[in-house]
This record gives sequence, structure tokens and C-alpha cells, in this order.
Amino acid sequence: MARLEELSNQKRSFATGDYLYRSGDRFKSLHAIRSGSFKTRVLHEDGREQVTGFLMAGEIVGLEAISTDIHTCEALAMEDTEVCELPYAKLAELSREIPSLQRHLHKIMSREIVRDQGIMLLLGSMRAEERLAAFLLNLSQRNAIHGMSATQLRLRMSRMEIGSYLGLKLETVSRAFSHFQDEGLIQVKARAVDILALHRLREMVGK
Amino acid sequence: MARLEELSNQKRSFATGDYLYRSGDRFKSLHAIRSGSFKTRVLHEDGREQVTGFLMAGEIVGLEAISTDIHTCEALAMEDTEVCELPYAKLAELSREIPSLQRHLHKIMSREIVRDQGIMLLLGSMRAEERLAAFLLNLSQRNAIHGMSATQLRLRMSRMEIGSYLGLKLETVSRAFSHFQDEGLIQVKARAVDILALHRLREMVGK
DNA sequence: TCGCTATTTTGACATATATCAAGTCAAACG
DNA sequence: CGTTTGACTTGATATATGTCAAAATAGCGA
Repeated sequence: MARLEELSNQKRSFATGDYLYRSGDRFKSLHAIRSGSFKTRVLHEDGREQVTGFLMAGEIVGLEAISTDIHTCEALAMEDTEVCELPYAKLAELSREIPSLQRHLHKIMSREIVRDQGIMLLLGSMRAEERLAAFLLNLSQRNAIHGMSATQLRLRMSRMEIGSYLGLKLETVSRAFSHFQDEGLIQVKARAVDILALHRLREMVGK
Repeated sequence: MARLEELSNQKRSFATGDYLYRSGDRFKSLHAIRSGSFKTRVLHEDGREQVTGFLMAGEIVGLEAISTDIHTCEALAMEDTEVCELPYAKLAELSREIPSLQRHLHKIMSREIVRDQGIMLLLGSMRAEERLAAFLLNLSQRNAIHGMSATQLRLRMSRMEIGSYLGLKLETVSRAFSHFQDEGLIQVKARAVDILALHRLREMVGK
């Protein structure tokens, strides 16, 4: 990451709701999130939408567009957010010269594939509460990576967005939160979630 | 693809049910399918499994393992299948020398991300029959790419495998097939499917 | 070809989640 | 402060899909 950011010539800032890119936009650069977060979503002709990811600081946005040079999903800031622009042409050129950068780029793309397959597993074979547990554990883990609390989460997304991501309706998400709270697994107050029993959440998703 | 295959030094053959690799195996090479097909699946600790893809001739298997050098899913042949081994180290080296190969490799990985996000959309926001329609259209399209019929499909996978891939139970898949047949959309005879009304299937998935 | 086994279809019924409809709550604003 | 607005929660009910069980069919080895 450090190496990636060094080659960035440009930084950009976004406010909540701003688009980093939209579906159909021409692809030129990847973006590394320095602070803040984005959600990505794909839109269906008939208006349905699916949130495909919530991206945090340190993560790379836009990988899906390399395949066709056109963005196939859109990315919106969920709070004040700053990114480094990583022009793809430059990245490609440099990664031809620096094997470790090449390796790193490959890993980032491959990791995105692994992540997506994990979500496929979640959407294809888990029940509502298991999905939410997996979601919370994932946020917890990524929070911890950034040196933040693994148990105190401040959700940046609405119940509806969580529902879209998890393939559930917002009411179902809300009920699952309430149920977790009744069970003493978490403490919920709107978008502030305190995880009281990490281990029991882990048991729920089978690990 | 042609360029990729040229650099393959080794070909391997598989019979139905043979593993190309298993979860946990060390990653060394990608594999290009010359003929036949694989299914890939991820396993959950508690025994649940999710089929993450059905791969055909011309497609590349193993991309998910680049991220950690360990395979996170497994690939099984669904029929007699031949692959070209593409040693990753060699591929990386060559793609540093040949920009067009580098570009191609990036596109292959990015395309896999796009594919996975399409499946997330399917699993997260489509109903059972829409999923099956999307699945059949996808097979039809890939069949056509290989110069085969876009309407006469010979499924290599069971109803259960289709169900796992689509996040449905096998009975639901079977019922959807039967219903499509009653509606005159397709003609089903076990694993031989004849699409009678491509356009109506397309309408179902909204395009 | 016969018979065995696995796969697929179909039916009756159960259930998880969606839908519809009020409520509640909290932040934002005049 | 009271009002408005959007987000969230909760309840009652509907529905799509899952579950269980049996029958039909297809594929396969002897």
C-alpha cells in the first residue's frame, strides 16, 4: 500500500453521497482510500440494486473496470472521504519494472475475488441472522486492522444498505439486530453497535 | 488466450470427479481449460458448500489463489477435461516483458470480479425463476461463444449443483425447470435443455 | 437387456423472510 | 422549543422457498 500511494500524483476529496464513479464511466484510474469509506453497487435495468461492497481506508476501488475499461458498478462516499488516484497506465508500467509491485497488484485483485466468493457463500447458503453475524464480524475485523476497536462499531450505512448487501429487506435486518440484542450478543443504538459476545457471533457463522 | 497457451509447458487430463486442486493446496499455476469443464466450490466449516462457478473451455481456473498462494476453493472436473498448466511465476515474468500479456492477465482477473458481482446481484436480489433464467442465458451465451448452439444445452451439472450455485434447493430448481417447460420457454429432458423462447427468458431477467 | 442406483420430478406441508402498516425515535430546522 | 423529516423498530399477515416423502425416470454395470 505504501508503495502504491507513493506513485499517486493526485488526491481527491468527497462528501457523503458524492460519486467516485458511475456505471458506464470510462475507467482511467484505481483509487486507494486514505480515509473515509465508499459503498459500491450494481444496478439492474429494472431499478433493482445490489450493494456489492463497503470499502474502508486502505482498500482499493475500481478493480472491476479493468476488464472492459468501463465501470460496471458505481461507488459513492458514505462520509467525508479522501482517495489517492492511481492512474492505471502508470501502475501497469511501474509494475512491469517492479516485480513486488506487480505481485502486490495481482494479490489485490485476487483478494477481491476471494472476498466476492465469500459473499456468494453468504448469500447462497446462510440464513438471515448468520448473514448479519458474518457482516458484523467482518466489520469488526477490518476495524481492528486499522487499530480501532474490534467491538465498538459505528456503522456508516443504513439498515436498507445493509439489507441490500446481505440480500435481505431492511425490516429483516432490523429484527435481526433486535434479536441479537435480546440475546445479549450486541448492544445496538441506531448505528452504534457494541459487540458483547464476539465468540458467540463466531459460533453462529461456524468458526 | 492463444498467447497464454503457448507458454504452457504441460497439459493434464482429468476424469469426472477428479480434483484439479483442493482447498488448502499450495498455489503454483493457473490452468487454462482446453476442453471439458470444472465446477469450483467453497466449503464452510460446518459442511455447507457453495458452488461458485462452472468453468468451460477457454476459461482460466485458480485466480483466487494468487492472493495467498493457497487455494481457498476446490475445482472438480465435471466430465473428461484437459487443461494447460500456466506456471504463475513464468506468467508473471513474461507479463513484465510483454505489455499485452500483462493487460490480458489483468483483464482476466477483473472479468472474474465482474462475474462474481453479477452472481451477487443474482443471489441478493432475484427470485428463483429469475435466477434460473439468468443461469440458462449465461450458459447459452457461453455455448454460442464456442461455436455451439445457443439454444440446445447439455447440462454437465446436477439439479443439486445448479441449486447450490443459485442459492436454491434442488427441488426448487426442478420445479422451475418444469414450470418453464409448461410455459413453453424451454424443453427439458433431464440434462438436455432446449431453449424455445430466448427472448422471453431475457425479459424475465430484465434485458 | 435387466435390474440397480442415483437423479429428477411431484405433492403436501412447514417456515423463513417479505410485505404492508403503524408506531417510535432522533436529528435538523424554523 | 415545537415541528418536520428520515431512519428505525415492531406487529400482523402473506408468500416464496424449503422440507419431507414418495413416485417416476434415467443412467450404468453386470
